[in-house]
Amino acid sequence: MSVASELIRGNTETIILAQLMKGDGYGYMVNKAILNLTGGRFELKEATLYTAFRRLEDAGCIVSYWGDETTGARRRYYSITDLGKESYRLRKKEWETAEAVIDKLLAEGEKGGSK
Amino acid sequence: MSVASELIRGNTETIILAQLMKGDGYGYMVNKAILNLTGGRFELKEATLYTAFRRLEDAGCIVSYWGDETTGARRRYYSITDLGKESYRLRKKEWETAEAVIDKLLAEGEKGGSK
DNA sequence: AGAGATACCTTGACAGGCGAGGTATATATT
DNA sequence: AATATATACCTCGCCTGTCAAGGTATCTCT
Repeated sequence: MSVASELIRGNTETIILAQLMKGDGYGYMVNKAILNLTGGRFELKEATLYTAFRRLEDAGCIVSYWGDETTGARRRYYSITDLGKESYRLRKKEWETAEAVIDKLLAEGEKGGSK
Repeated sequence: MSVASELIRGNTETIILAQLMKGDGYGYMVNKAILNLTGGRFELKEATLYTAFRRLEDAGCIVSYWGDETTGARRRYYSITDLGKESYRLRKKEWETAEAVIDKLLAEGEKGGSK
């Protein structure tokens, strides 16, 4: 089953930060990594991806620099800042809280309701 | 920790359907039930709640009727339809898929990244 | 009379996601 | 030489769900 993007909303920035926690990366690469990790079930749309990078940079969570490719298309690399790492950990905790709450609320539908 | 509503987005209708799976209910009651179940960590805003009811009714997932209260404020009761029950089960599966995908993607940040 | 709880509703603004379009380079195919 | 595909970036404008702010009305308690 593919993933409804409505349900991902609010997590895109955290997902990007998680990728950058492993080391610097550029947009196209980050998106392909996500695609591979999810077995093709989920992919950020380019417009979503690049606007998220912009927001993260404006917020000081990441910094960017151009790669020195001598061949092929230019690449803008992103590096996570200390603030970004802190933000990642906080957002992840928030996600875990939300996840538990939603799980509980959705499980309510399995109760009673025979009639 | 309270729950960031951005992360709930896309789940409000499913949460409402889960409540109605247990039996008919009205808006105010459904919202208080959610508040209690989450120990006060989460509450739908009224505007969100009522627009969600509207969408669910337009989609044929619920039907509504006025209660016959002879005292106190009037209540609009909602009843889940067969389509709504089916929708609940589908949305719950979609949530579980999204949940697993997000968990996996966010866990990536815990890898490597010593430097 | 006033406060607070119950109970419903609408309007307008806001933010994130994304379809559709654009630019540019390199390689492989016809 | 022309075309297609992959890589790689970017922006504009629409859509949708959330929600602050405002409104209405009833009942109970002080």
